[in-house]
Amino acid sequence: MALDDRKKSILRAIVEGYIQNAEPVGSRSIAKNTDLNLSAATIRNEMGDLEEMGFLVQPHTSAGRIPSSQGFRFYVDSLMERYRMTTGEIQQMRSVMLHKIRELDKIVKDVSAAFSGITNLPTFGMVPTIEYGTIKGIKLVLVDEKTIMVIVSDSSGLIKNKLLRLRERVDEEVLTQMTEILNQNLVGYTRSEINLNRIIEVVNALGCNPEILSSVLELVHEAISEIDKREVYLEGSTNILRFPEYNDIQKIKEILEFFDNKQSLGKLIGDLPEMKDGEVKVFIGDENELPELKSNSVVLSTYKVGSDLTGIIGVVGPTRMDYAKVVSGVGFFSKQLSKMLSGRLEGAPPERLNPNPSNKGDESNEAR
Amino acid sequence: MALDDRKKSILRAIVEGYIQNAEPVGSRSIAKNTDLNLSAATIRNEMGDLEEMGFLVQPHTSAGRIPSSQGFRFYVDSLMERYRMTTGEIQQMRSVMLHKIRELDKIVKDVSAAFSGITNLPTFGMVPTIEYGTIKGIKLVLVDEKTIMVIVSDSSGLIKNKLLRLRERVDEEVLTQMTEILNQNLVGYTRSEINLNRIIEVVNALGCNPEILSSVLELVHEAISEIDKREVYLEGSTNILRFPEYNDIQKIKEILEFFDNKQSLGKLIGDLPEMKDGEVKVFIGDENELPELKSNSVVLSTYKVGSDLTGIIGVVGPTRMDYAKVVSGVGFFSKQLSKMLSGRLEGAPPERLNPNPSNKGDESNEAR
DNA sequence: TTTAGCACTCTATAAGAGTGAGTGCTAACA
DNA sequence: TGTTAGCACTCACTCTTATAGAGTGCTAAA
Repeated sequence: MALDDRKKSILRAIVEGYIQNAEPVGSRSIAKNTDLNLSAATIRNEMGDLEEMGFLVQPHTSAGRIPSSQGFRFYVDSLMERYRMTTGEIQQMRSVMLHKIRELDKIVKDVSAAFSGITNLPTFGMVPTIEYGTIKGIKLVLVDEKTIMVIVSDSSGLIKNKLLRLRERVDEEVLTQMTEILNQNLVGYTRSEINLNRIIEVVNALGCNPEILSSVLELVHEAISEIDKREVYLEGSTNILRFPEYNDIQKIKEILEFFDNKQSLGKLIGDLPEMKDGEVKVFIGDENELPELKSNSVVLSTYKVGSDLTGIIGVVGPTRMDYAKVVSGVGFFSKQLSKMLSGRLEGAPPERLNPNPSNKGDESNEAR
Repeated sequence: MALDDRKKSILRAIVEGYIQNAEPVGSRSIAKNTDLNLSAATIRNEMGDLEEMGFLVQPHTSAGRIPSSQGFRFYVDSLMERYRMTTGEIQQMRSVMLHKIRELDKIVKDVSAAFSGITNLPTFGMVPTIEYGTIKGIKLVLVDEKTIMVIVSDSSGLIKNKLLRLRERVDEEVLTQMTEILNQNLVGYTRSEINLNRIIEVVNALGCNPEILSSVLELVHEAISEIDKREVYLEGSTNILRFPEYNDIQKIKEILEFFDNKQSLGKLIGDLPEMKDGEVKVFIGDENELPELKSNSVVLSTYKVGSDLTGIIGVVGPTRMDYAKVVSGVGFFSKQLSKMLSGRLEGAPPERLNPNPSNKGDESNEAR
């Protein structure tokens, strides 16, 4: 039995009704609130069919129906109308991103937070990593008489820095020398090639000031490993409490503890299949691998940094979420992020560098 | 009527019983579980007295007693035995701090997280600030062809850095020149003296490459303001869910939203009275100014960075918390932090710089 | 001053009755 | 053949009532 138009309309009505009220939808309310001009009895018959086909489930005999995962899936794939964001909403989202043209991880974190504020859903973001990026440069800067900053940049454009406080003063010359040594020995290697052993080798090979050098090398190693770490940000996790489906303390505990443990989110992201550019993926209820998410849905998309790297941004919410709106939102944000970040790293000018250009940019006589 | 020894013993028994079980304590259980050798009736009489004196309250006529804020206060001030941490616990806390000898804010954040893991309580930490620190130095580093890092250090030893990605390549010479200008114009001033106006002045005074310069100056300003911001970290907030007093969704929402909004925590900290070195302060229930904390307790202490700066670390929990243990823990951690951080900034050697010295330190022929 | 005894209070839990939303089925209708 | 009206039935939810149990306060005796 295929889904005829009437069944589709009824299914859509049920899904949307359930999304709105978080309560099982009965035949009568559909008869009333749609323009199908059918009696409740007819709709009941259709609902019976839809349930048999697996699109609906009934919590108990005398309740209305709620969509199954399959029902939501069909809705998302075939019934949902593309939500067109209002200019107001677009404005709001844009304004969030304008000021954030700094370190990559901060951007992702801030954008996640902002997005969470807009959708009222917990939002996660992940900074991209590549397996085989190579070290591009290492700088040692004397910040203070006894403080060194180690800055490592890699071929993908990511930059990490670490502070090192020493017991004794360091000579600027020693630093320059050390910088040279480091660059000679480490630049061009992939990050995975630079493990502690390799670094110890470098120490051994050179007799010079081993105390400082070994500390520095340790930091360099730390910075390199941090580039590799797939840092995951989760913002607005308490938003989940707004939903009536989380009216049970046990459930709240479970999901918040799940959120607290960011490794698990990393796992979610790690298992992701390939995605096309700009694609928005939806995982509904038990489609999720992780048991903690079986009664939630995840909507996510990727964004590009430069031409190779892909990061991820997405939201987690109850299966009953406003997919149309959320999918548009996630799509919009990932596209904006791509634009913002790829533009930057490839050299195209970001949309606006100064938050307040009329104050300063105008006075410049050289800037284009 | 003063508190005689017997009343004290009974009060202590009630407080400790309530701390353990989160349930009103009845006369019978005290008669049984203490070695007072008194009948329940006698204890009932005493409890009546204690209630009259304001140390106990009764949720309803046929329930046991629970300590009032005043009761807890008396317990904390006079009855509580100093908890001596086991060597195991000390080990555990120490080990947490060993690896963390990096940027100040990271240290505080990580230590808070670790402490929260140990106490199972939400833990907050605040990095110190001083009003009148002056700018000590500004460095501009060319990290990448088009990426500049701005590093600002201030007289208190705090360091902030920012990344700036440009559209065009920058010359190393230009940077050097710019660094000079910046240092000439900004070093020695207090942070509050350096507002955007002053910075714009600098731009105007110098014609050179205003686009980059203005971006850089903006970042410098941002970094300076960030030093000023009293950054508050809160870790392990979901620990609060472990307590049976949070068995009400409304309460959970309230406290988690309170935690989410870090400004409010900042307020808590801002209103703090002067504290002696190493002192641990306890705010019980309605002793707290903030309405959201009226049914919670806060235990906090200060730590020193260098000789002037004081930061704060503490925990939030239900009034019924194990004060003895928590007070020791907070005291221990704040002392350790002081040792670690003041040692560092004053030049005394940190306890251990390399996590694994046997591997490298031993091979050095110069290090002491 | 302490204790045993007892009536009393109040919560928490369970059981029972009533209500209402919603269904499934049947039979009549277009 | 598809649609609709009608009706009995189911089940969650709410409200009420009964019961058990923990703990108290008071009184009178030791």
